[in-house]
Amino acid sequence: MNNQKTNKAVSRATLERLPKYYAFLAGLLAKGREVVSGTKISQRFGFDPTQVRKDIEAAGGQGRPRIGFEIRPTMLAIETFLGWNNTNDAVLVGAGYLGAALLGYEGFAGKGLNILAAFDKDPARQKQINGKTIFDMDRFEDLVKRLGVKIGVICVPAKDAQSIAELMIQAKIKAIWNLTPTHLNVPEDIIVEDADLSSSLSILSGRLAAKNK
Amino acid sequence: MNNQKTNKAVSRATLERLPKYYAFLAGLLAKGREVVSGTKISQRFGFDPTQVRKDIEAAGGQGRPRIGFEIRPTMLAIETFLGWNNTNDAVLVGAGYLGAALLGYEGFAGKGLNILAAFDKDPARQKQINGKTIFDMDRFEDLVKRLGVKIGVICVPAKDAQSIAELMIQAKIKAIWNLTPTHLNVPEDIIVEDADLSSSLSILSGRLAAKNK
DNA sequence: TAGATTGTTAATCGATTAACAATC
DNA sequence: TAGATTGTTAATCGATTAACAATC
Repeated sequence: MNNQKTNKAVSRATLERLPKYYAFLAGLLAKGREVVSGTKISQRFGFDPTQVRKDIEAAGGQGRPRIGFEIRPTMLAIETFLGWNNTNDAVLVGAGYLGAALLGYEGFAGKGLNILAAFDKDPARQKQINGKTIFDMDRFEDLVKRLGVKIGVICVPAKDAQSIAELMIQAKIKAIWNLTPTHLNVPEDIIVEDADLSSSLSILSGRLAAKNK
Repeated sequence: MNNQKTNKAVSRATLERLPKYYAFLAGLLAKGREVVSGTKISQRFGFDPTQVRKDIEAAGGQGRPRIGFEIRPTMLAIETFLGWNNTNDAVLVGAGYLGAALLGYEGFAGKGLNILAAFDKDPARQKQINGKTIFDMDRFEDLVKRLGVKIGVICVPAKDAQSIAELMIQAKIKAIWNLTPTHLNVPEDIIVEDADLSSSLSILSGRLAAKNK
């Protein structure tokens, strides 16, 4: 239940790299490979080999000196560590362009996220996308509580994000995937993960601006 | 042209925080405020006050002891530093759900990105979205070279991302905004910025998995 | 066996935070 | 003036990289 293996919190950076290794391993497996060295993985991405070994170790993977890492068990370790084979139900609020894109995307299931339903205050959007019903906001709290959903995805306009976050917390949601540029103020026990395209774009344009200086 | 002010490269973390400050400042300005202290900004986001001062200083902003930062000039400094008022043209490849969402989003203009046109190999998608034409891939290299576009946005399926990146480089594109989970191998002088929703989701589910351990 | 590779400890690097003098 | 706040230098912290013994 609580921290069996003195799990020293793994860094965000590691959590970002593990899925990359996973994809690479999947590719090798498809080609019939069974084993790969950390060095090979590191070369693929331009990372330091030590970092790759540490990341995999943090995920619970184990290699054999002189041999390398067995691909199957390593992939399983990553899946388990990232919670991919322990799918969590989620609800989405805001079925605009981006919300629709997320509802239409099939790939999340393999990463532990199952969007059950969506909500939007605009009646014109209260239809179905990809077999998922978009309900009126009125029904949010009741439905989310009854379903016991613990993850909320926010795709509303920036100015509405904070109030939707508060509504989610009231409905007992514990983790928020925030796709807006708004910084959410939430209690400490709520997990917020920002996936802000605008912020990524700012970094790109900042890097370009720095280069052209 | 080249590094007038010994511009020590600013960290990604700083580039991610600056737009948040900007949004906060815009809000204050709308309320009629003219000045704000770094401390106030830091409290809004739960950051360290020193960090805020350093970030703003890195962006070329300047405060006055005892007074704080004037909002207008600070916003202008951030805009300029991030290249927002120096709009760059871009082309997008892959007009699926996510690509369509990006084409439909109006907010990028204010962040220095102007998507001129899109490309997709699927004839069914070769229409218009939000006034932007979606061309066949055949026309990519010629059109991009003629327009002199330097930024490419990749929204294709993961497996096609690398080959699209190579096509872009061949068409003289210098910066790639990569919205796929694929790690792109490119020459050193090409800027790649990843905006991978899957990766962000992995972090969320990894954090949830760690918490529920 | 010899040598490649892991696992792990130590060193380095960079970013965050603390401290404090300068300033208006 | 007194005190709040900046600008900047120093200390801390954490992540990355280097080094190397253990291992198959």
